[in-house]
Formats: sequence, C-alpha cells, structure tokens
Amino acid sequence: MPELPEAETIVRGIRPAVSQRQVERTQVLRPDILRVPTRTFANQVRGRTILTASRRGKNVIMEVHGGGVIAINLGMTGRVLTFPSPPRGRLRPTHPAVRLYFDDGSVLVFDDQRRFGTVEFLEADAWVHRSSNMGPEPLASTFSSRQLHAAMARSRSPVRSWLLDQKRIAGVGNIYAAEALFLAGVHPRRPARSVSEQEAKELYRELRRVLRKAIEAGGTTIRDYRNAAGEEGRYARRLHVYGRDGDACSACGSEIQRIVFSNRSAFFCPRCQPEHVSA
DNA sequence: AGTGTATCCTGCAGGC
DNA sequence: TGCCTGCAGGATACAC
Repeated sequence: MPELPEAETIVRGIRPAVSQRQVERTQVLRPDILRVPTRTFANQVRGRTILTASRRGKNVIMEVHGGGVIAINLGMTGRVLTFPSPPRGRLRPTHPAVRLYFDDGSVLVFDDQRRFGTVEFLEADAWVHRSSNMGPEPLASTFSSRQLHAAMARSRSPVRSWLLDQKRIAGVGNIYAAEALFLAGVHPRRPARSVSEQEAKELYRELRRVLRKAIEAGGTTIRDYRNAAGEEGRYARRLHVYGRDGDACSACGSEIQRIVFSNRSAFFCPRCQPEHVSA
C-alpha cells in the first residue's frame, strides 16, 4: 500500500481540512469498501464531528468527538482526497468509493481503484483493541533497537516478512522494508533471529531514517499514490533497490537482484546484502 | 511457526 | 492494433 510515509503525508494533508468539521452526509459508491451495510455506516458516522486526523501504522485515522474513529486502510491504491467543494472537471477522483460531506460544504473522498482498502467506524474500545493488535510505531521515541532485536530474536521468519507483519511492527511495507534492509546490509531472506545485535542497530537506524526521509519527500509514488491534494510523492527517485532489479547498486555497482518469496518481490544487492554471513 | 497459494479487484506494461 | 501474461505500496484465509 501506501505505507507509513504515505499515510503520514495524507494525514498531514487532511488534518486542517477535517478538524472540527461535522459529517453532514455520507455517500457510498462502492459498498465493498465498508465492513458493514451502507445504512449502518451512514448511521454510525452522520452527525459526528472530527477532532483531528492521526495515523496508526498504514492507517489514516479520523478521531471524532465523544470517542470513536473513522479508520481508513488504504489498501494498494487507496487515496484520501479533500476538496473545498464537490470536485468536478479533471481534478475529479477517478475511482470514488466513499464520500464524506462536511458542514462547511467541503468533501472528503476515499478513492480506490482496486478496492482493497476499507473505511470503517470504530467505537473507542474497538479501536483500542484493534490498535493493541498492531506492533509498535517504528518512529515512536519509545521504540528502541534493543526492542527490535529482542522481538526479531524470537522469529525464524525471513526478516523481510517479519518487517511486513503489522502485528510485529506497524507501517512498514514492501518498499521501505527493501530500502531499510539494503541500507543496513541485511539480506531480505535471512531469518529474523539471525540478525545480530549490531545489525539490528543498523536496521533500526536505517529504517527510521528512510521512513523520515520519505515523509519529508511526501512519500513514494510508483503509480497510484497521491497525497490529500492529489499530488505525487517525490521519494521514488531516491529508492536504492525497490523496483531496481537489473540496475547497478549505488554502493558497489553489482546488479540489483529480484527474488520472490512469500508471494512478494524482494529486491537486494547480492554483494552489499550477503545471504550467508560467516561468523 | 512458517510457507506457498489463492483471493479480493483494476489496469498497465511487455511480448508476440 | 490486439491478445495474453505477469505484475502491482496490502491483508487474509487456507492447507500443509
């Protein structure tokens, strides 16, 4: 999906537009985006006033007065777009799925070409429960490399799969997992528990760095991602390995490789990220 | 516990 | 030009 930096960019973009806005009306063009019947969703959301927008992992959260949240999972192609008034012309969303009409005449549109995304309303306790099943935020000040190392030490799973598991760490997807592993010099298929304390330290540092840099660049647009204003992210040209198989490694000149495991492509430099490390 | 496979869905690029 | 295959920032369910 849009991963953590893309969700963060969206949240920053919509925050001024949705804060203190009351949802006057909802319009569901694609009911499969919801997890409840359209009528139920309308009743859950209508009349609610948004406090602010925030992010948890890859999810865009709109907190409402009195507790509860509208949670948006962006899936692969989800966009959250805000407009001062109903959009028309060429700026119109291409695959609108859900619209929230606010009391000031502005509109929030969840647009999703492939419709893997979801929009749901969760009461406060349900949201707390949902969030508690997600791993720590990698950019949180309370998240440490020791914590990362200790958690990885318990898993035989390939480190790339480990990073993609939202229950283990929140917000990391295929792009930033690939980039962080490259920058840390760790082969994506190595068992998580084979990652040494020193390597975990590197991985921790590079993961946080790459996520921060990507946020600064407004995220990565491969094809579909757009921010709340419909603009592309600028991080794509900074990618070292993701989608760059066949290119020369920026560090050593070796050819970047693409392999597939767990049904996802993994990109790495065979020289900078040896699979088998000698002790 | 972990893997591979399939599924949800649309659209694009590349090969022929 | 068109047809076909493979592939895509995600998540989940299943059999093994």
